Amino acid sequence: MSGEIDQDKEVTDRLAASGLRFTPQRRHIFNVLTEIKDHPTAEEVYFRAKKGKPEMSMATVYNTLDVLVKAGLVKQVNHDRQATRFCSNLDPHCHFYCNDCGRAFDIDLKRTPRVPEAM
Amino acid sequence: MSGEIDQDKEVTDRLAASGLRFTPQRRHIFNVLTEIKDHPTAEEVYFRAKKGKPEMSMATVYNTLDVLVKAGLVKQVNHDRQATRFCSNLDPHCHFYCNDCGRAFDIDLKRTPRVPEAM
DNA sequence: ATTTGGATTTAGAATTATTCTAAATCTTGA
DNA sequence: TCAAGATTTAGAATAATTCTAAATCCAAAT
Repeated sequence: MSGEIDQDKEVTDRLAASGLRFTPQRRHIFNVLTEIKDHPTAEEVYFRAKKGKPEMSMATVYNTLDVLVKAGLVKQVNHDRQATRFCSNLDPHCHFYCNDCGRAFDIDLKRTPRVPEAM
Repeated sequence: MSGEIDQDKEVTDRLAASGLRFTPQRRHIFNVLTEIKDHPTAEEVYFRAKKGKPEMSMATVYNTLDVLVKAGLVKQVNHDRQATRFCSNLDPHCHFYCNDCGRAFDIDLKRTPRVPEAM
């Protein structure tokens, strides 16, 4: 819908401002990122991106993530030493890291219940 | 001074609670950590610790840092993907990362001037 | 004091995430 | 259509960290 087209143009312009192109690979990776709910690692992005574009290489994923982060279109989170995680939600928010499953999620501050006095 | 002896005993007890010993190597690494003003990487700790104890190995540094972090005696900071940094200042504080020199410093909130309106 | 089992230390190998490299390919403007 | 520069790719290289196995240390029980 028009919302998506607008965003696409915005990203294109944002990259063009730095002399960078919004290539099919970059577009694909950006789409993958905005579709994933939690914060994927570069490797997770790679596997997902490969489904749509089997020729996709790891180097392109790293390169693209770097480009998107530098353009301010994606945020990068370093929680532990395991692997850097990426996030396309640019609104201010907190992160929740699950020590069991290892994944990271956003916490919507508007919907987060207060910690009870007792704690 | 007695303050140091007390702290030493406290650390010893804290580790003992998990069946861990406050060995000479661990004591040495802990001292190195509390002496460094900024937040050192494991490698920086290693080089400093080697001065006092030349037989010190990297594995012992990593092991000890892990032990101290798990015991809550040291904090671990993951700012970028470069290298994890460690911090013996357990008071709540902010971090300042210098993109030029690559080092990380604490910011004392009580002494931090407000950013001027103009910014 | 001696023994003993577990904790610790060590050097070096292995692993993992990431970056680098160089060649091939694509795009865009002249 | 061409040239120049940007991009993509596979794989090599690097850097931080973890693992491994053998040697050593230590505290508690004998």
